[in-house]
Amino acid sequence: MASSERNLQTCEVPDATVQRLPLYLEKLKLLQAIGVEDVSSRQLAESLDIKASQLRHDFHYFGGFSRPGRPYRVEKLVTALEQIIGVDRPVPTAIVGAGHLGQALANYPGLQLQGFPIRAIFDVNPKLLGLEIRGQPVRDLDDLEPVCRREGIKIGVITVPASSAQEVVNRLVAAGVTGLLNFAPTELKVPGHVSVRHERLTVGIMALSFKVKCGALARSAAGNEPGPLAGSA
Amino acid sequence: MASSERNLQTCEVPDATVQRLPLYLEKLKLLQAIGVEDVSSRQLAESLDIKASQLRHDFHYFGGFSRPGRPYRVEKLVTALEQIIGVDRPVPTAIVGAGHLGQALANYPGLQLQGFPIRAIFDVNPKLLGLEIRGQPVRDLDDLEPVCRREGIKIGVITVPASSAQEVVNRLVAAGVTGLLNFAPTELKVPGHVSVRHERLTVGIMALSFKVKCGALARSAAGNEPGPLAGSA
DNA sequence: CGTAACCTGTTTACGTATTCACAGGACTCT
DNA sequence: AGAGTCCTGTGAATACGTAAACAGGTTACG
Repeated sequence: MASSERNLQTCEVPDATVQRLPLYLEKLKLLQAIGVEDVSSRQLAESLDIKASQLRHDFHYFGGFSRPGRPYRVEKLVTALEQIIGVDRPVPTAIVGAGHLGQALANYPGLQLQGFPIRAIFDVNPKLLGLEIRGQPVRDLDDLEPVCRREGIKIGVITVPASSAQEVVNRLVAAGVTGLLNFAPTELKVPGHVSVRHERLTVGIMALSFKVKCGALARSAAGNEPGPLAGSA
Repeated sequence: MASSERNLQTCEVPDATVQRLPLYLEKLKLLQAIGVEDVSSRQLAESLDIKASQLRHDFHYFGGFSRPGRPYRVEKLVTALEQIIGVDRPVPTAIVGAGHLGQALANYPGLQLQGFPIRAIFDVNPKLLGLEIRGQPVRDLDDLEPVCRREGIKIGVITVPASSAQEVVNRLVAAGVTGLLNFAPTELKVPGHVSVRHERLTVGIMALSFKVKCGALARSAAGNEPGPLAGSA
């Protein structure tokens, strides 16, 4: 058993690889749902538009998921990846800020499905306090600490205005939250044991805009050649 | 004039640089709003948690924005970056899918502010057709092509279920849209002249989960040392 | 049984991105 | 005027991520 699996708990993994693990898991779950049992690195990689060698290279950080000659077992891979990513058991998650975006996220079934059940929603706006979203009431921000502790909240999703983000973060961290998904367009100061990830809508759309502008220029400059099927920016 | 500015229309820029340009622009606009006129590479870089040398390196692709010895002029930088990114004039944008996420995006003021006015919203659900969001009515998907052409839509935001994403994309592309911001958890086939960017919530939160799990392991393994202030995942 | 087609784990080579180092210009203060 | 400090532009060096190549192992089939 210790022969094939080197260590599922390695943390010295390149960032680029970490960002691909969720893609693998998502696709594998899909395959599992439609009854596929085996999958080769080539099949899986091609469906995600990456090279098979890279996929194997990524998996290699965690030791072998199969043996040479045999394709991967979908079920085994899903289990292993869930454990690696840390969603082998549900990760209690809270949303702070029940504005449009917060509500949209609370309503999004994907979070629950991927292992991040929303166990609390907070806001300061008294008008929202009655609201209930997928079984969770919008709570007053004053109750943040006790509720987070009681529910064992691990990850906080920040959907408050930039001006109040830092204060919310401080309180979440004090309440034991160690992961923050930040949608507010501002940097955050956190202790070293807390991880932050920024999700910036405007960055995405602006990077897209750059590509679009470049594409337009390229086509107006050179004789326009539509080119074959391809995408991704 | 041609001496200092090499070319604001270069497209041979590393992807990593492209992803940072929006960050620069966003921060610079903020500085501009509070009346800051000059900014050095160090100041700007530190506020974004990156190295000053990298910022200069990024700018270097487009030629000089200043002269050695003089810090950058905020206004000049903003203008230049807007032109580079392609938001020197508004980029008409459409949202397809007026569910929770689509509505949240339509309500998000940042898009308009950063140069992406929402000029159309579409959905198939008849119950949503009456709805009006920030002055824009939710339109029937059947009207997609004529409305997109009339409004000169350049970018389409996909917030429909994965199952209908490809069809929507085909229609948008046929209607002249050249940039797609895809929130549906699925790959998209598009012609070569169209750029796609995927925004996947679950990828973000799962990558975060991995970091959190690693942090917890590291702290339980070694004697827990809280470490200095630092973040980002 | 042998061969051909696949497959994974692993190493090596390649390309890209980040960081460092430095050459000069500008401004301030004495 | 001169020294010191801060600044940018630029190229070299380092670190990183990607892609390719290869060394086995497995199965299917004639």
